[in-house]
Amino acid sequence: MINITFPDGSVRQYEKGTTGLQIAESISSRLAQDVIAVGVNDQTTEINRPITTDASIKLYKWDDAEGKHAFWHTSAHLMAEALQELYPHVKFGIGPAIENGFYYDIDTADMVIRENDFPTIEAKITEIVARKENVVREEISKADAIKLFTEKDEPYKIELISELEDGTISLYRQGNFVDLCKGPHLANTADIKAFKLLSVAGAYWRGDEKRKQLTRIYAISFPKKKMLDEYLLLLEEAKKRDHRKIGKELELFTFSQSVGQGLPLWLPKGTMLRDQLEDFLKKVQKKYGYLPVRTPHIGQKELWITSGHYAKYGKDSFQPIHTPQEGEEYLLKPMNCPHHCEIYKVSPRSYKDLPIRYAEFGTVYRYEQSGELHGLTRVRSFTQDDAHIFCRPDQLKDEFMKVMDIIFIIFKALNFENFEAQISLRDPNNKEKYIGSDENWEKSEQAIIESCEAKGLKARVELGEAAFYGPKLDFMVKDAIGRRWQLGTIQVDYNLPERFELEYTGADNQKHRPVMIHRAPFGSMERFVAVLIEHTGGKFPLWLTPEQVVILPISEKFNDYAKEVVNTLNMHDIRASVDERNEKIGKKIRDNELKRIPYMVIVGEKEAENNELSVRKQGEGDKGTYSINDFAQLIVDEVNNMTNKFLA
RNA sequence: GCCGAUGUAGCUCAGCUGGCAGAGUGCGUCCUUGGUAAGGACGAGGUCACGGGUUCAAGUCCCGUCAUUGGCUCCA
Repeated sequence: MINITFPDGSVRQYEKGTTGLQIAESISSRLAQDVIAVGVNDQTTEINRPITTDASIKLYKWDDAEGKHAFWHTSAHLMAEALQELYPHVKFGIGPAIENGFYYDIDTADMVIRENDFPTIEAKITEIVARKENVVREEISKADAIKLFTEKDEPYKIELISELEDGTISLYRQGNFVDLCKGPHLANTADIKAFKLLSVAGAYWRGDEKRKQLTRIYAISFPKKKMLDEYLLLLEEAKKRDHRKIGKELELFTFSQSVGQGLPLWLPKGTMLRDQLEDFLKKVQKKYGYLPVRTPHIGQKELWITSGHYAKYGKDSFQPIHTPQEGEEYLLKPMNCPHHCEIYKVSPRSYKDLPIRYAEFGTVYRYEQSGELHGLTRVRSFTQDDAHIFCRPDQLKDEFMKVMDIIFIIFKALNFENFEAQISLRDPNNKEKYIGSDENWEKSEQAIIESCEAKGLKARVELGEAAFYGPKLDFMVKDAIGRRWQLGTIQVDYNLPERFELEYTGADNQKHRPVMIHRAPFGSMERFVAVLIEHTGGKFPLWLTPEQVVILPISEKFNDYAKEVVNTLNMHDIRASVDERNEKIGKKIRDNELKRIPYMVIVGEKEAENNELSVRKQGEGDKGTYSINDFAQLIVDEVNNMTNKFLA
């Protein structure tokens, strides 16, 4: 007999060789149905693997990441099996489970797989699932594994095996398909009830652009058909919220081929929205003692040689602009910090002056690869809500925490209730990738870690994700349909002050180096607006939305009254207009609903006579009758409620 | 930059095995002057992304370029 310890600490005895499935059966038949994988002493394994020693176990279901992982991993093998049967010549790369589904990388030789081929592949998968094949684990020696895959002529597998330790090589076999794999897997492919191929793309073998590009097929699968339907619905919802689509519909921004790729043009309504965001952050920053600055869009190349950016990014940037007479070289600025450093240097600084916080909505230009451009989230010209804090080392932690406060205010004001944070440190095994002394790196990293602790912020720590000049704290928000977006960032930097020879005079009358904090709560205005669009589906909060109120006259006879109303509302700083079109009221309501205008005001004979308004709220309908002043007050109060509490 | 897909009216899209370029919506004019999610008529609007080729004939087939797009790589 062996002792099995459950997550709640209870211990039960089972016969030696009992499987996870049998343990689940001994608890409930429902659990036995749902269990997908078993954690045995923190190692995830199959539910049909015999357990031979005392162990603590966890039974994983679909709701557990480990369960999904095993499910999708087997699904990847299943898809590979189908591909092998349909296209016997394909060579297999890797086929892992990912956050939402899985993929398999295959070498198709000259054959091209297109999305048109998906129904054929899906039909084959359905056929295989009906065979109810068992998934069987085998362990073989390295030599045997190489022999097997040499016979099968699978060069990518051989490459993978040759890098593995001998003795622990496992294979998983189902039907005629066998794959090198650590596992764990489902016991039988029949559990995969719903399957959908999602997209096909090129992917370099092992992520190396010098190696062959394989065909990657993305897919997802579920234990129930209903779950697949729900997932597809979510994809539909994401499509509806696509900021590129809504940006066009609501006339927020556009791109022009004549202007150039990745160079967004902000239309009046988009600009109004963005201005609201900028004004709000300016007010918050004012409260926190920031000083506004402005700097030009270009600067001498030497500026970025000094900063170290030129050495790292110069070749892959927009190339220098030359002055016609002197042949001097200027760069479009890829970042604002060097300019701000020069502002710092404008006069000698005392320790009493610090911290100094310079803020600028600074537009920068980066040559992103053409394949990487995407709507407003990845562009070649964007505006950072940038600021640089120059402080004494003893002020660093305090300043860092104040920046965190600003970021929390922004997230709260914009209803991003769910967010995560990531501390990005340098890769200790790869120090040559970074500039700056070990000592400074350690100090910077420590400051970030301590600030998070002091603020009670649980942050994931990632090694090797730091910027090349310093560690950083990044914030990821979760939007209304559960997708994660990276937004704000805070970075500690000892290097630039060194490179620009920034100084202050200490109380000891000696020269000292300040520390710099780079920070951008929104990240970039372009990206932030994109995320905001997808988060809200274009239904912006009242204080941000470009058009807050539209007046809908019942007929043209009441256009004049409607214009009076607009004038009054405008006097209260309310963004309002009249829908003067010769349309019936139903049509006007419909069109303005689709434009996601928060308040519609209907005016006809009754309202004009009594100096009243009939108010209608977007998505809710008729709200009854108001006097003009009461309505104006309603809007003003609603806007104030949304923002003023953060500015008090 | 690389691999795949796509590019037709302002927008969303149809246009089969090559044979006179279409719809809806938007826009303009007129009729209608209305009460809480689409009133009606007429009209304008196209270098079928661009360049080349095959063909009696190309939106359609082939090649190239550009852009968009799904990924890969990259991301100060």
